[in-house]
Amino acid sequence: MAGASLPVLVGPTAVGKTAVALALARHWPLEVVSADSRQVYRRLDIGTAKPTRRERARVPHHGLDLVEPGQRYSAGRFAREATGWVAEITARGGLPLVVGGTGLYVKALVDGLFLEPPLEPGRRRALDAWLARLEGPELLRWAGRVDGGFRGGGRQRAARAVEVALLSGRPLGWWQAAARAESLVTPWYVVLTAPRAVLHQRIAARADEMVRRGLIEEVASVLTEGHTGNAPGLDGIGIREAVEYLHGRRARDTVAGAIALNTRRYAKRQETWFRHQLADPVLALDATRPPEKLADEIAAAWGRRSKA
RNA sequence: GGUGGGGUGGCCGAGUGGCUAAUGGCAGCAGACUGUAAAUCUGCCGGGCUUCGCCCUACGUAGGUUCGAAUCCUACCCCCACCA
Repeated sequence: MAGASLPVLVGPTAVGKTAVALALARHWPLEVVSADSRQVYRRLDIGTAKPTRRERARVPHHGLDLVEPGQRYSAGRFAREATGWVAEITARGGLPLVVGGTGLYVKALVDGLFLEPPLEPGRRRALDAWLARLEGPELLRWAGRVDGGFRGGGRQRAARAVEVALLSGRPLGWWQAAARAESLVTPWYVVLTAPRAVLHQRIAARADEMVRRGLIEEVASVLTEGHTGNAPGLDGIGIREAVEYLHGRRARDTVAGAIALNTRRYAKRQETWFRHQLADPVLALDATRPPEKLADEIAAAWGRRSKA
């Protein structure tokens, strides 16, 4: 059953979602529910472009700093926790605004994932370790063997298919069809876009700024905690390039450029996702314009919706 | 001025007579995506079209040899290295 309308602001990285959310807070008693798979990691603030402390003081944020860099987070956990935040915010008379760049997290919250059967942690770890040792093609063969519906998609998704099939006794597709979750909310999507050239400029500027503000030092500090290079929290764009430099695999003056490049590619994937994986937006706004103007328009549209 | 090396599609870079619109890589574009998703993958990529095919234009420039040239020859222009 679909419940109340939930405003959801999406857009590629660096398009200016945070600025618009903050501007919107002048219109609404707003609390931000961040749908961002990287900002959940503590202490990686610069590398994940978290809102600043000041911004967070002005507008309450949920979904930040949830786990240690060595811990894994997930779309399913996000969906559960975010559903809770939305309910709390609403109960205290606030208006939750989902702000996110992580398409899967938004979808998980809004549409619900299938109800995953319990996968016994011990067996899962053992299986993961086994799968990690397989060559790519062999892993894909395994996925095809244990899951007839496996459609490819590389290592990570093959591993997931094998995991579910072997540990639950049913293939992923079966669960997806048989154990559909029902969404509790009706999304009210606002998509922020900008012409590629503009977006690319903003991305480049942001990458430079990250390095200038101490990205490398931040990552170095987290690395001293003893994480391996492939810790979940260190796998984001920006952080990864800093780790490469710190491990001597990249020259320092190439860090910002590499971040910008990888961010451009990521932004493109995000746009594809928002175009095809989410329901049609009620508003698609050109983020080249000032955040205040965009906020005005969003607030006005929301007002019209309420009356209708 | 002399000698040697080199000029290839947006960039890097193979190719050294036909199987080459030209291997690769990068950038770019498009797409997939149900619990690791800033991840993991796929396709396109000189131009045009009636796009499982056809046409046009292409390997510094201009000529030439050849049935056929990015590939061979000549001249010229430019770049690099060394010698003067």
